[in-house]
Amino acid sequence: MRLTSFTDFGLRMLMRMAGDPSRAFSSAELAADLGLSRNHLAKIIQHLARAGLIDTWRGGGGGAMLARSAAEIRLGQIIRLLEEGQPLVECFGTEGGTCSIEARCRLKTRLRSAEAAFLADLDRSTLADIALAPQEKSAGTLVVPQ
Amino acid sequence: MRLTSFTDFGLRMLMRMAGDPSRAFSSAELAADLGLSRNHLAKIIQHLARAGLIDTWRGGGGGAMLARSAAEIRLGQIIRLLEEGQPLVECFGTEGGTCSIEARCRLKTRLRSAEAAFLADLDRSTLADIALAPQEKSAGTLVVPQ
DNA sequence: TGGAATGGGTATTTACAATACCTATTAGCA
DNA sequence: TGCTAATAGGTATTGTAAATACCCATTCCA
Repeated sequence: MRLTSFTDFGLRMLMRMAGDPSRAFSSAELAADLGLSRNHLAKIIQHLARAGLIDTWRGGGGGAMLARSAAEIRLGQIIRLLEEGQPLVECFGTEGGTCSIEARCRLKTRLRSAEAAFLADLDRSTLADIALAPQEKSAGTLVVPQ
Repeated sequence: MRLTSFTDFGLRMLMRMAGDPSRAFSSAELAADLGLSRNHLAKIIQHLARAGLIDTWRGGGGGAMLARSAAEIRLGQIIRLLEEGQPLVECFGTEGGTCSIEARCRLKTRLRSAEAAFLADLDRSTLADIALAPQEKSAGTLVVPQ
């Protein structure tokens, strides 16, 4: 049982944006922040933008920003979106007609139910619950820039 | 969100064995039945045998057979076993120490909870519930062997 | 109008699931 | 009690798709 790194990275990006929802993040900044390639991140941003979860602006001072309040975005919704087209088992896919036991298979129902339970559990939380607060300097310790 | 075909095939094999629990299935028979390569299936059989879910015998007339009643084997247990070493996200793996937000990450808890919900839902059913009855000839129709 | 940012297509790499091959082991039988 | 047939089980190879890199068009701001 595995989520793609596409989803993994997408979630971390959103967590970061949710931690500072009033400003736009450039893909370069997010990439540096998370230690990932800008190009790869850009793909994820596009996907999220197309789905209306974030807004993006080109040009100088552009970037990406949550389109809605983080408290209104449920985690299940995010995962559903990022894992789009990733069937739990092959026969759940668009061309999964190769199963020899199709008609007699009582497994599919159980798997769908379990998948739903997974997402329902995630839907109990919102993006606001996992927002990543801006890096905090440890209190009481003076940080001396070198 | 995806299960490996290793798991997929393993489940179908077990469904088949549960449908006729009193006899041993050779890997060749199961492979032919499910339309898969014998070698691949053998790997799965080995894994299940090592975990004590099935018993195997070598030599002429050998094969594999459920070690316990199908009603005692919960689906979650099977999936946990077959998906062993397949972390939901990279940082759940054995060497997932590369995450830059480790300490501040509030996502992990939610994912673990959702994963548990997934398995718990499956645990509501047993292998007996999805046993694959031996291929049934349509009633009233005489099947003439060629 | 130039620079900075995203959009989005294409090409490449790489990891690992899936498969094939080969050897060791076992049980039945002559 | 050796011989044969069948399976278990290990190792090597292949294939596929995710992950990554690269490039250029487009857009907006200063």
